[in-house]
Amino acid sequence: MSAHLAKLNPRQKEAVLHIDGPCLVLAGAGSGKTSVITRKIAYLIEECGMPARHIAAVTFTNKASREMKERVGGLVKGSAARGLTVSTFHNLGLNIIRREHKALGMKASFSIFDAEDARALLKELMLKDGDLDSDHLDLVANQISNWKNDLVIPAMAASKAASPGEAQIAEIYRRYNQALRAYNAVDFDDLILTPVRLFSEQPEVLEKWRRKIRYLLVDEYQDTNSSQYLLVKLIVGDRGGLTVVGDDDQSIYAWRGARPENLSLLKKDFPSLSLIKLEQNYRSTSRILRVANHLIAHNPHEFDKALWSEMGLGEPIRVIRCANEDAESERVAMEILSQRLKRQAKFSDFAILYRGNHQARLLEIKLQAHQIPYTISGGTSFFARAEIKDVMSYLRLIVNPDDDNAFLRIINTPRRQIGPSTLEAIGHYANERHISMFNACGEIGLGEHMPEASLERIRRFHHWVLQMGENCRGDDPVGALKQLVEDIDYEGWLHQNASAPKVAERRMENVWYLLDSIKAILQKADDDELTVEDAIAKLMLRDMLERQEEEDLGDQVQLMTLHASKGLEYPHVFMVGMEEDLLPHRTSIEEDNIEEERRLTYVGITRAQKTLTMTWAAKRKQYGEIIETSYSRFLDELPEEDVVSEGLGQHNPEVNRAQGSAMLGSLLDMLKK
DNA sequence: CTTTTTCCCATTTTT
DNA sequence: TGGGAAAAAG
Repeated sequence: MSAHLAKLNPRQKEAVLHIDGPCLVLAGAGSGKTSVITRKIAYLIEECGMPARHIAAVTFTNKASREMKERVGGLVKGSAARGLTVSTFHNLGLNIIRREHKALGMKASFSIFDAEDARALLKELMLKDGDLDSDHLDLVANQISNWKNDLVIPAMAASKAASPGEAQIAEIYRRYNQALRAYNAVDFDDLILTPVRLFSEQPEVLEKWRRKIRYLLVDEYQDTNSSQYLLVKLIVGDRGGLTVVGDDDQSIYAWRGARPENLSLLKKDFPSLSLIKLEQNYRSTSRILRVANHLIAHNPHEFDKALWSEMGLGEPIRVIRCANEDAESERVAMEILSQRLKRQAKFSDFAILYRGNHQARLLEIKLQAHQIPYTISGGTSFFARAEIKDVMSYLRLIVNPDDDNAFLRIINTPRRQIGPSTLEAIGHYANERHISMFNACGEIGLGEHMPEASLERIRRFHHWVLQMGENCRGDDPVGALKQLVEDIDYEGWLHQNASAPKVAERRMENVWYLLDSIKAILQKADDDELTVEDAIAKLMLRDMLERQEEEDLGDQVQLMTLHASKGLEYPHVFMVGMEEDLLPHRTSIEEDNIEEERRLTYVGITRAQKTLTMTWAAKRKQYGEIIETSYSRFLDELPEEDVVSEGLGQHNPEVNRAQGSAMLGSLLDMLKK
């Protein structure tokens, strides 16, 4: 039929060709799910004659959506892919809100509060409340996010509150939403929730979007939360133009609201659903897949699935018992050095996976000691950097004068001699009049409560921001932004604050990079006319701004958490800390959440292409004292014939105990000397 | 404003 | 136990 199908296996072909009615593709790890999605898009456009602008593909991360865009671009020739929507859930939500802000009764320019902004706002609300100490901040932020993900509005939260404490949080929730509205802002969860509300309440708007999106494809479906699923249902309606791809065995984000049961709910909500399983794996050896299958079989399953591959049997999985965590890290470092030579592999062929970030510390020390190059993924992201947040706050305030958070961040950065007392006066004034702090700065009545000098400084700032806003809306927005950064002498401020001149230079480079990104977004006007507002909103979702991290990937060993490894693959994988209380994590054991931990282990195993090595430490320092550990229960769930144990022989309890006590004796002898 | 001191916590995290 | 962050002190 077409070139798009030639390289696919029968199951994959079936998934691509199935376009009448909703389709669930259960795609095991490494089974080519992205190929299926991208080729299905190509097939819809080129063979079914569906205009690209009526097709939308949704992913969870910017990275995934970027990759998908690229691959579709390589598949679909010429301009046929124009108008295709490939975006994250949040970006799709943002587009809907942006286009429908009138129907929503919102201003065209709104701010997006990231997690940090949201917490700052919550903190303020709770302080005002008085009797809630900010210890609960995490708890409250989490609860509110959970409510939003579960489509619970403040009134419902209040009426369903089971305890006075919960009622109190519900009240904060109400005021938090109210404050967001006053600031003309939405938080990340609102980006999904608001479109859902809009579509539920205004059928004619929904109808409009249904006419636009006629075919929807969703990646990593097991990671959707309730509101995301409802958004999907609303858009698709009963026309069945839906393909979702997911793997229930790789659901590892339940703790942040993901509902893996959405997979099985599909069957109920779309009775005509077709189920297609992709079980052929193109990544790993049979041995690795056998181990993975064997482990995950210990979880209850609604859908049975067994991965297989034609990559050959491969080497057994190695399980290495180490004396303590120090020896474990040392061993991994030595393994990497020797394996690299033996197999003529690159450093970048190795990945070390662990449960918690703190485990990276020791590994880092050992890798450094042996001069092994490495990168740790999951440090402070580009966006969390102070300099980026500062400049972004200037942009946000220019775009949306109601954004008090942005105002507070920059009013005295760099120093403008506007201190706490002045700010308090502004805050009071703004509160009484129900206007934002920035707008209060422009009012005449403000002069009452403060010295002339402070007022003058405030007036200057206010005027300057307005001027900058005008400049940005002129014909050279990027030039205006450069001017802004120079006006405030941000570079000087950075130098003044940095511990070393180098640090300041590096930070300034980040700022220029940010401006370059804005330039790039504005120039890429193949979207409709993009305003500075749109560009800033997109940036808040970290879109367009992450490739920098990927650039400096040299030949380095990769260190990351098991969570962060999902979707990636490496020839040689180490899983460290295979111990009770660590890999089934203690809190998960207490909460009886073993199944998700098992899936996490499964994800780790299936990252490996050729070899997999698991290590565990018999003793581990924990909170200062040395704890006797026991190896992870998951090791007992691996097929014996595919596993070779090392260190003290087996990880089997019997052997272990016998050899362990023998070893203990000799260890004691050694210590005595 | 910077340095010191104290205190608290110790799973996973994208947008 | 040890590291990081907030509070306090200089």
